Amino acid sequence: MATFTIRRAAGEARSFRIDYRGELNDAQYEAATALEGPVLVVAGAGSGKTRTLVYRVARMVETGIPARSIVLLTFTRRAAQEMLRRAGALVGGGAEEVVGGTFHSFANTMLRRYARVFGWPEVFSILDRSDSEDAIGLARTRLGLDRRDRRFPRKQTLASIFSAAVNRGLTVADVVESEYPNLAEDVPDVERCRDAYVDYKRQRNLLDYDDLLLDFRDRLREIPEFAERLRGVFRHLMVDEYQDTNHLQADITELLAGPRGNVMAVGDDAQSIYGFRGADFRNIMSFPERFPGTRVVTLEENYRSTQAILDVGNAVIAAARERYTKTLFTRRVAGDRPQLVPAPDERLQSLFVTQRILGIAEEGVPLSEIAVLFRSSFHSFDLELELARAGVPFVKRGGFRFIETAHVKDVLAHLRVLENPRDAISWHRILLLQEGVGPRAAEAVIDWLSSPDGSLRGLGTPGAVAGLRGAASAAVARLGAFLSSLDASSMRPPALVARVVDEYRPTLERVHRDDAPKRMRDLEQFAILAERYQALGRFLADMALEPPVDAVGDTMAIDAPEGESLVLSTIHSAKGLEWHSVFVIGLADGRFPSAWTVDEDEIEEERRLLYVACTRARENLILTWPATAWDRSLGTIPQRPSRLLDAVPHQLLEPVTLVEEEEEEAAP
DNA sequence: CTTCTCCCTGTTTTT
DNA sequence: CAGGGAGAAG
Repeated sequence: MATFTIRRAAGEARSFRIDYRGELNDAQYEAATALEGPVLVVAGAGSGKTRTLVYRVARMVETGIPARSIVLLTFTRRAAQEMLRRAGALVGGGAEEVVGGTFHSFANTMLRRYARVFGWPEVFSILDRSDSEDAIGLARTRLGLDRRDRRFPRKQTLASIFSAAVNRGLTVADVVESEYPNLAEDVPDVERCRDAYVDYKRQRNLLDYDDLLLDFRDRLREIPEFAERLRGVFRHLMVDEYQDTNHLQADITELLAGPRGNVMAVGDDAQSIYGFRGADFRNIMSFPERFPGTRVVTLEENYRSTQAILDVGNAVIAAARERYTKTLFTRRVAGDRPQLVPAPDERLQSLFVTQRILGIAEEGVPLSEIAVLFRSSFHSFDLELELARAGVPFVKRGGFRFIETAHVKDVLAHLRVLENPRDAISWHRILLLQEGVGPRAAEAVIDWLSSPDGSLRGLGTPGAVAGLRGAASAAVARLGAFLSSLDASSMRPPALVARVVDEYRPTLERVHRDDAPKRMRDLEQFAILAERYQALGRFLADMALEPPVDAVGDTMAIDAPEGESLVLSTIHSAKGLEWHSVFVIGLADGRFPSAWTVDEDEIEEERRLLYVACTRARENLILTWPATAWDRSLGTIPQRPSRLLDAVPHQLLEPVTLVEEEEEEAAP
């Protein structure tokens, strides 16, 4: 069908359904309506950053820009989905086709989508951190670097070194020199190990998290047709949380934007908290240099917090070594001063927090509007016990996730070999689960599988793999027969999970004798997750890249109506969120900042982290610290309040002293 | 070779 | 607090 485009008469005001001028402040309006060219939005905490992005997407859709030509890169898929939902609601639909997700998931999708066109591997598995550590461990063994007479870094350390090198654009030698000076003389071996790891992944079609970004960046850079093609499809790019991007992500942004430069970066240098992952908040400062002609918009009016809370946040960040570009203000009420509560010990901290939460809830604040934030996941262990005792329902975000537990990973490994039979890491994992099979036998089977006569189906024939002993041979044949009976292309993920769990149950009961029932419940959860998926590949990629956010341990949580649970979260996982009342616990030196924090850059990051925590609160902010801590070798040791609080003038905080109730006389 | 047991480590934060 | 590593036994 031919189309004929009627031009608007000159000077005719375009009519939009949405009153952008009326619903946004001046700075937000400018950001939401500048649709061409590079734009940098420096958005303070609570300044309506998400709102601005939502209205910008709506504006684009209303302007007639096809939604599928827009990419919105955010820190989590949930964030992207939420924004697109809101934008869609504003314009009455049409935003669903915006491509949204993380850099990793976008890279994953593009590498797969264009694999056939450019001759890249069409099937690959994604290694999570522990998978990649396992692969590195195998490489280390193979190189004979694990002999006892010689100390050599453990696989976790090696993984950290390799990852830091990739994410910061350094050589292995650079990283060792700056962070592991004690390993200086091992550099050549560490490099050999890295090379072996890289080869191994290549041969087996395996990509770790870093490879997703690295390969995507390199291909965009080295294959001009690829970059051209993507720029033709995706004409408008938005990147949220730009302060937490690393150099690879900045490169990708630049390559996707191309000379046209229709790119908006949104972020806040004061909230950069992923330096440990290679993020460099200076990215945001150098954005205008990378994109000449950048229009810079600063959002400084805070709509979230009371002035009293903001004062504390501003005081925390004012002490930062580097100058920041803005100071937040609000027109909201002054509000009560945030409280600073020293507790004699952790137990009393937990009691105080629990009782105070119940008090706030009694005033009519829903539990889901209250959050407890902490530096490290384990800081909430004691509180979790107390909450359970008091019958307060909660969900926990951050920390060890159930997708990372041994039993869930075991089931995943079965699914992964179905998808990618060359995934030796997963083979290794499931083979070791078989009775009678150790590292040696597993190796033999994997070698056989990758040899000319090896095949999944052949594995089901007893004796196919030479050199296995009776028990091992039978177990391997059984495994082969089982896996051959599954057809990943015709069966849907929930059915596959169900079959694998059935097969795996006896193993689970053997290996985890004491807590098998609890682990089985996790697997039932896992089966439910699979129901949303049609294809195995997509399911596996999502489990690696965007796993469910809830941490393990909520089996302890009391069942609560949807949305009626208190939130416990690491500060990292609280990014971008807000609550009516926020508790920050464990504000003692050694916990927050953590004891590992030594150099100044790290202290600065801890400072930004506390800033993020404080600015999550709308009405109430309560800071607590335990005056003593229990150490199993040292016993009770005194704690000092966090040095990060030194920067906060005393008059900004209301000190609270905890007094224990007198024990009541026994009734006669 | 595999399995079992015991001990030790070491426990940020996440894609 | 558990997961990994080392050492001994089957």
